[in-house]
Amino acid sequence: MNFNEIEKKWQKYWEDNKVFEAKNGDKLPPYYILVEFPYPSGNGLHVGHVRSYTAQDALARMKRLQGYNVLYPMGWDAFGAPAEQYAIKNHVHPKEAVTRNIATFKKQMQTLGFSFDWSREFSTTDPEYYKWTQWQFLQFYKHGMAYKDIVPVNWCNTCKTVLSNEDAAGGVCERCGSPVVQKEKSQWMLRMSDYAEDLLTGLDDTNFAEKVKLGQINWIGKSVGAHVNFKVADTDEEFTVFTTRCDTLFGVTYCVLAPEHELVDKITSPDKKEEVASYKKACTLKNERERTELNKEKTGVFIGAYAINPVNGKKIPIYISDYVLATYGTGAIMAVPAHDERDYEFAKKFDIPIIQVLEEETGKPAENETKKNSIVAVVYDEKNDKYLTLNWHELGGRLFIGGTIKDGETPLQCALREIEEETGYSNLELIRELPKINHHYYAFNKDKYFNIESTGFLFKLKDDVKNSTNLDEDEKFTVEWVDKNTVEKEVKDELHFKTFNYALMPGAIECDGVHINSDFLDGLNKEDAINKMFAWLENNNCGTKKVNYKMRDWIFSRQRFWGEPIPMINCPKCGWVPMNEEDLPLLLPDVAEYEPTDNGESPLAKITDWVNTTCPKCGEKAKRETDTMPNWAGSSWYFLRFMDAHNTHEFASMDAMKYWQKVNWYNGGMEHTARHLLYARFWVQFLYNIGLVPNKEMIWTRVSHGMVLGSNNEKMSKSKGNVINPDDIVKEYGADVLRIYEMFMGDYEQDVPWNTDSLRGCKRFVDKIIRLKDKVNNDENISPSLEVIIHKTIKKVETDLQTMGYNTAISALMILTNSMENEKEITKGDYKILLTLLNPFAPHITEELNEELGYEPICLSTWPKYDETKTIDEEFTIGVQVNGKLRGDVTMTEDMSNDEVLQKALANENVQKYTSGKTIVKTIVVPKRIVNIVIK
RNA sequence: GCAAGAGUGGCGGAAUGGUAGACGCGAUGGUCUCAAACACCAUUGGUAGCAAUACUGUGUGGGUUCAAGUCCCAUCUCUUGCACCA
Repeated sequence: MNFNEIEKKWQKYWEDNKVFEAKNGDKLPPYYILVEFPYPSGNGLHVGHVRSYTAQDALARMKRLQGYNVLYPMGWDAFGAPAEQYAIKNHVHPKEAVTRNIATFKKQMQTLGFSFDWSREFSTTDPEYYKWTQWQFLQFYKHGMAYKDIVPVNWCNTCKTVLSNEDAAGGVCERCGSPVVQKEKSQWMLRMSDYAEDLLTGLDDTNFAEKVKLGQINWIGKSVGAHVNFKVADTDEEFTVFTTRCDTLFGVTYCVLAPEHELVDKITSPDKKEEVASYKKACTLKNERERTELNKEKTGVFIGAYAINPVNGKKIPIYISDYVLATYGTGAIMAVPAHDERDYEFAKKFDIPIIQVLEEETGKPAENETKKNSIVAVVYDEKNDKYLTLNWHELGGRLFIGGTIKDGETPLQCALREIEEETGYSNLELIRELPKINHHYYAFNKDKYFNIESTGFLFKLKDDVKNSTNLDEDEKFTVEWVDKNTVEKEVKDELHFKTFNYALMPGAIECDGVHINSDFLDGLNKEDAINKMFAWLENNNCGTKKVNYKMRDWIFSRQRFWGEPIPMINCPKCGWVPMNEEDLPLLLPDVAEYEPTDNGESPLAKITDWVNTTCPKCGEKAKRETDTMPNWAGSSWYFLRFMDAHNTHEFASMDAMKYWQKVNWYNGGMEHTARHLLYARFWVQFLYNIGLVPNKEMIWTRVSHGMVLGSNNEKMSKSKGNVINPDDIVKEYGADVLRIYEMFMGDYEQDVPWNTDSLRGCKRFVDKIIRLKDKVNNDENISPSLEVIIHKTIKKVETDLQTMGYNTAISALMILTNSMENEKEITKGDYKILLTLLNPFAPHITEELNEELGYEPICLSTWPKYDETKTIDEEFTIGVQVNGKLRGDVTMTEDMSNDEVLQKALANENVQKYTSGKTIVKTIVVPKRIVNIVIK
């Protein structure tokens, strides 16, 4: 059999008979399956594309046979930098490269037999398509959702373009990998941040995979906190900070403004101007990567101004530092060094006071506690690298020196006294006072509950001179020097152990503990304190509760040629004026040079014919916007266009969209689940709000697939020489074998390495099916001996296709094939079902074999129905365990009672070996599963 | 650092709390062949045994259960997102 010919034959049949064209408004129930439309690169189709297209193709083909009107469309996301890059290099119009690449992609897809509805094909670069992208932009504009703003943007010196925050993730240009710098530019923006909450709640109306939802949630980055206003001392100026922990306001010892903050220049004192200016300059030179580098030492400058802490009126210094981001929150923070790692680091470096306002809690709170203040002292002997402990033996284990503070004594005096009394050491150097801990405990000897505030101290032993005169000659404990390991193993008491941790690791304590040093918040927990502070801030007019989102407005301008022109005109008199809708599309002109200009303007700016126009409002001379839209624009609504791809007067009719409702399945790579999906959802929600689409969410299920890696388990790339070209595989093994292999190769959601040996196994499987033909007799019924396995397999394949269990579906078909092979003869009926079940995966060969049987094409027939009662074997073997260990098995029939099964199990020879002479304590019979006999 | 996911033979991977390793690859032995390739048949987690069988076995350590790859607690490793987000 020549598979290449067979494949061509059926591909032609499908095309000629328009088998896969979906009909709008059809009576059959609609089912919309979508795979991300590809960017048609010059490399051609990747075997990774084949994996996901085949998976959804199999689902589409089954759904059609099950009587659904299936929409499985394909198109091209062809705007974007790679095509432009290619054009610059080879001096050809990107249109040409794109047309050529699309032709290649399409041909490759067709040779793989994907059942796309090609009648709905389009490219985002088609004027008939981008006309509507432009039209929708105008709707954004007209509803106040698009605006122009001067913003510090990410700038790539190599690509000479502005990058979105997404494209500049990690401080490097997504495309070329060069470092990103900051630059101010006037940009079109979409008010996406207005939709932050809706994009969050909208997730409830979707069936996205959990990890996909999580990706969206993380990107939106909601945090609930407060805006707090700080007055600048001796001025009328004021600035606002965003904080999630307004309950720590009493611990604020300084404030930091982002270097770009607008107030900086106004309030910097004259003597600091120079220093501030040079710091600011240094910041703009640094790219985001340098600014966000891990473990980078904090830098900053005191600007000579002070802020007033609204809760206590204290004057605190104002700094600027690049650890505060201009783009998040208000671009200003209040710093609480005691409880924030970053602030702590900064405070240490600039020697700013640290005020503890939260105490960690240890032990369990009880009622009627007696309050006490006490100390825990850690004494370190540098010479021997040991710590001083008291071993209380059975009484209390190993502890450090502790004690209660007496009246009129400071904690430090108390600590020194206790050390001397209990150990005799008196020559100590205080290294550090440690954060206070709120500890609850029960004292057996006093039968009382205590709540103590414990202050920790870390001392260094100066010399081992002992003063034994005052020694407390209590023999309940022994004084012992031990190493760090012993401390960690043997100091079990929570309070002492925590104190030790503080001693070892200085830093901020980020916790939810009890408030201290906080006036009206003292003694409160986190939640109560935050609520009380909210009320206080609002009552005193110096702050308010505030929700903040990481997600920012969408920077919508690109200084590129190969994108949708933004249909806006700048009139010296009227300002920015939208083009008349009836004048759309605004076509991309042909240009001679594609390079962006050095000042970052799009090459369109050089085409004066095109740039110069008249104002639609006043008719005077005006200029067009020369920036174009980002790549994400066209892909934000293409799934709507597929519902009504040839509509010339709307982007898609409401009727068509109401018919198809939502995309039932949307498959794409994990790399797009955050941004693309978020943009698309935002776009749809906006269209919904202005009444142009029927649902607020137009995508129901989003799934993502794993990558196909090279056989060396690395990402396929030319440089690594591990690229597999699907064309080669199709030529040598046939499209069906490739499709089956890619479905069988592993868990669909996981990355899997390519393995040609395994591919050959799938070839063997197909050959086996072809050979089965020789066993087929003329009976149209199902063989009784195969009935159960056939019904089982129908059920398995059907459910697996809907739960992405593609590999197990193929495995079930292999099992069915093997059992058919073990029969002397199989019926036409048996074979027909096998071919139909395999058809979604291997559509060509199954059609051919089916035709040889004399049946009408599978694509026009129906999916077999299984009968649940026939999926159960009459006889099955179950295991027999004795004390949970497998000792034999019994064959049972469905009508056997549990008791009969048990008797049979007990009669088993090997089982008797274990049970004889023992008492049977308990027996468990799980019908059709297992028997377990518990003996003593 | 935070979050999510994953850890099962030589490999890809199966297992509603119920006979772990389905299915496939590879390997070994055999049939066919002058020979090889292909194909087909058999075996294949490890250890012991001719065998029946026994012991052992799902990253590690505990726990729940008649029964744990699966549930709970702790821990290690890997992958992927996010990351100075106040």
